[in-house]
Parts: sequence; structure tokens; C-alpha cells
Amino acid sequence: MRIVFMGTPEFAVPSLERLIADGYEVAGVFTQPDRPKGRGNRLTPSPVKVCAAAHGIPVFQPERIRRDGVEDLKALRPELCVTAAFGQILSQEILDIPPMGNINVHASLLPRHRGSAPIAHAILQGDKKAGVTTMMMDKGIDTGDMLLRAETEIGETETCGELTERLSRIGAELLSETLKRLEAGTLERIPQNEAEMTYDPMLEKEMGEVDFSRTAGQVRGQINGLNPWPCASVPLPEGRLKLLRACETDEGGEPGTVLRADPKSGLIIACGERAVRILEVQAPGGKKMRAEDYLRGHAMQAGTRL
RNA sequence: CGCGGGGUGGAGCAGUUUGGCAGCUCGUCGGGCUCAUAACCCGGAGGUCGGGGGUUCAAGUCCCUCCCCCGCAA
Repeated sequence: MRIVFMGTPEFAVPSLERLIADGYEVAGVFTQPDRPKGRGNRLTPSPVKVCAAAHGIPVFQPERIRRDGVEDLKALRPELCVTAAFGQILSQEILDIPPMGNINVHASLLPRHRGSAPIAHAILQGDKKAGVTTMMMDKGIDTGDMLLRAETEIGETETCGELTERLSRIGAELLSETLKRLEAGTLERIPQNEAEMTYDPMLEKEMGEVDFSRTAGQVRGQINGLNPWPCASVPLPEGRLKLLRACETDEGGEPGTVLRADPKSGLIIACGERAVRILEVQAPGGKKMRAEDYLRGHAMQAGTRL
């Protein structure tokens, strides 16, 4: 089967690799244009581009595929399109090109968490389970009929980055199974229950501001769910301290109060309900470290209000 | 040449402004105290201060250069 793949970040790479490994003819790959990134603002190719190039697959990077990618896509004559975190919305014109349709690998248990940051929001909202759903794309955003799904437990201290990595592999496996059954003609299309759907917004830096008057569960979700980007953080005199990983704990106090802060008992901060234990932090200019290590070199008084 | 922070015993930091015996909180090893302990007391080991070059009687500290790490902005 002749396939065109569309994807951009690391999450999409295992799916692309799986298509190749399964022996499908990947005629071309669409991905976001190289962007200035990191120190020095160097132009950086997306992970999917790097992967495609390594396999000698033609890469297309239209700024807007709806506007200037249509002809290239048509010329590739795909029988099927597969997308995974591509980052651009496809027009009906594009969706109509592949005769077998467009299959999307979406990192949530649809219809929950439609949108571009489903994994972060699953953690943010305190979900116990996350997953991947394969679906037929239609004109809406993540609204098409579902095909197959795979579930996994979200770990108590698991971060968005870690869960993303796991789901990317689960997604690749699910995609493989989906295509197998598509060819065998045993796929069922399951419409999404609109009553249960949630649509989550894109992540923004402002979401990192921690409000300790919320419950420990919500604060924990914010800290773990926003890692590695944009990350929850609290202001300190020397700059913002990123809180990278946390779990809940049974203590209490005035919300925002540092209940403990020493290398022995760690860093515990009171929330509106119960408290969170901060497991991992990153100081301004420093690297990630366990909270206990941070406290060996940075005095923090118990009783301080954040 | 986009802006900025940093590299000091095993971990995390101070010391660099104004050169002058390398320090703090832990860990580790040995001993003590205790019913007991991640607690407390006593003692010890462990560092070519990221690499190279230079200035100086003397460089972690000043000058030049290279390497590595991190944040911001995108």
C-alpha cells in the first residue's frame, strides 16, 4: 500500500518507523518547516524529517499544506494518508486525495482530550488512564470515527514527557494493527460520543504559574503534566524555580506554605487541600536535580510562603 | 556572530568584585551515645577549583583561548 505520512515531533517517529518496518511504501513525508531553535537560533529539522531523510524518503515542508502542499500531495498519489501530531489542519480538499482516507494516530482515549496537547491535559486533569486512538480523519479537529484504541495507566509521578515517549511506542503498535485490519477489511468505524468529548487548549507558558490554593491533586497534575514544557514554576528572588515532578502527600497547612525544606525530608508545600512533595526541580541556569540535592545548596526556610 | 546563567572532594552550593593557608550543607569511612534511629557527639579520608596558555613573589580569583552544561527568546 502506498502511503504518505504526516507528522512532526518525536511522538510521530515510532509510527513512521513502524510503517517502514511493516513494508508499506512510504512515498513521501510531510512535516513542519525547519524552525530556528535552541541557542544560536539554529534552523532545526523536525524529528520526523530527520527520520524520513535517514530512510531516503522524500520530505515536504509546506508552511501551510492547505495552501501550498496540495499539488505535491496529489503528485505522490497516496492510497492512504497517515498522520501523527502533524501540527497543521487538513482541508477537505486534502482529505479527499487518498482514496482509502486519512488515518490519524491521536494520543488520547477519544472523545476525551481532542486538541494538540492531549497527553499533558490527561495528566493535568488527573486522569488515571491515558491511551492512543486511531481514527479516520474528517474536517473537524479530532472528531472523526474511531478505529482502534490502546490504554495505559498513568503513573503517579509520571511526567508528560515520559508518558509521551511511552504512548509513541504504543501508538506505533496500534497503527500497525490498524492498517493490518484495514487491509483485512475487519475494521469497524465507531462514531465518537459527542456528549463525552472534551477539547483542550494548546499549552501556554502562563499555565506554569502554580496556584497552591488548588488541591494537591491538581497541583501535582500541573507539575507533572507541564513537564517538559512549559513547566510549572514558582518565583524566587533569584528567578523562577521550575517544579518538574511531584506527588501528593498527607500533610496540610496554609496553602503555598513550605512545610518542609531540607535534604532529609525533602520539599513539601501545602495546597488548598493536602500538600505536594516536590521530587525534582530546576534552578535558574542550572540543570534538573532531585529536590533533596537542590536543598543541600539552596537554603529554603520552612514557613516561607510561595 | 540573538540574549543570559553555569562548570570548585561522591551530591548540591559559597568563595571570584578588592589575587594571599579551599569553605558550607550532605554523603562516605572509623569511633561514641541511645531500647532504638534517617537523630546527636567525636574523628578521618577524599579536590591538578572544566582543559590549555599568559601576568604575578603568589591565581579558584586577573588576561587570552578551547571544551562542556543550562535557561530565555523563537
